[in-house]
Amino acid sequence: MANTPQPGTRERIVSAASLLMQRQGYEGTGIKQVAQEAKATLGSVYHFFPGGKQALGVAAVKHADQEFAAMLSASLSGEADPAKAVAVCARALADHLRDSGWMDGCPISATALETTGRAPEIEQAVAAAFQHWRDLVAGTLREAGFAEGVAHDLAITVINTLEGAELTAQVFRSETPLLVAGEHLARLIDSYRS
Amino acid sequence: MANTPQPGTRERIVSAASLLMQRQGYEGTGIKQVAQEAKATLGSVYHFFPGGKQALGVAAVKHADQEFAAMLSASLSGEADPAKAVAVCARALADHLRDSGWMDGCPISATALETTGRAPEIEQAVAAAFQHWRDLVAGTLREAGFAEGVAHDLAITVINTLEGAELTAQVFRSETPLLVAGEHLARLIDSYRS
DNA sequence: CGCAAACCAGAACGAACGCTCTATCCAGTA
DNA sequence: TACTGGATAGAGCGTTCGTTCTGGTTTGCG
Repeated sequence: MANTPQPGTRERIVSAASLLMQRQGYEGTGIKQVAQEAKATLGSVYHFFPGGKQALGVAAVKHADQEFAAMLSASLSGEADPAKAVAVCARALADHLRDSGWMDGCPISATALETTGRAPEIEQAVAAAFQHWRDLVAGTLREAGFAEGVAHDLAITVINTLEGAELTAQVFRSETPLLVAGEHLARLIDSYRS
Repeated sequence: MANTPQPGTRERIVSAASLLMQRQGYEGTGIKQVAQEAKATLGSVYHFFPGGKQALGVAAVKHADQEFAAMLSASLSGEADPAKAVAVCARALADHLRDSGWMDGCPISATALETTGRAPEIEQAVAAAFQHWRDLVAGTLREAGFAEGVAHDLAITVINTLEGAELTAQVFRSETPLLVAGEHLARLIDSYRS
């Protein structure tokens, strides 16, 4: 259900919405702009998303969830040591952010902040995405032998810190916050080693 | 220059703008809404801010900067041990977030994310605020005897992690991310103790 | 082949946006 | 009393917003 041979209209719309909302936020992104960027028309957008902008937002968040999760598990599985894996992940985020001209930070945090308490469906999709990413980190830690509770708490902080570091790195146009976060998270994880 | 006996119109406008942008983001906040909330008129807003919405955004960010810095230094100076102080700070943020009905998270991150690369003046004010907060943390750490470089890097991660934890706590409507962040940050700081 | 369903296209709607404009009020000065 | 300039007030500008509507085109199946 995910990929048509040539990217179908619906998928182009979701991708465009996801990218635009990542860069401009939810309120800053117009449906007409999404249609134009996706090389689709307004009619198509409302055909696939009768729920309007909110439904489009939910789809965009879910799309970003999947994309980021893929990038996350790729980074995490590349290293046997979870501490090093997290640092590698931070570096990957820094590289991607720099290469995009400091435009592509966390794909959902802007949307998350603008819609908290005002668009429950989007908020729920955002929470699900964060939970999804946490679970990936927690799973990696458990496989490396960390106790359940420790892995759970560490996963929370890993995602939080990467999130915050990405925000700061974007604002300062500097890789430093992400790289420092990688080092500190690795040190924190190591400190729980049995 | 800061406080007129009865809060002047300009101050009311800035406070309202700051609060609304904190909760709804920059794009999600209209100037007419700001005027209404501040019990002022549109004419007054443009009288005090001829630069329009961007100028108002800059003033709102600077206002939030000062407010948050006051809260931060109050929390930090309440404890002699900087590790405990950071944990106390995280708890204070969690309390404030919960008491506001999960509405008042970081006062500038929504604005920051929506305006990166599109409103240089706002971006600069946001960067200055983050730097300001970092400096407060770094100063506290140095006074407690941490080496310059260590204090600098720790301050970066402390602010980042609190930022990310506040975002996540808001999305999940849970104090846990902030409290866990406080514990982990304290542990991280302790691990650098000489 | 016939025809309904799915999909694409864009004009048009009311509302809201940021912003400009003119008009009025009022303290301070001469 | 007349003038001045900061502050207040809100109607209204052009634009864009999300959304709806009416068609046209393609597609799949009986």
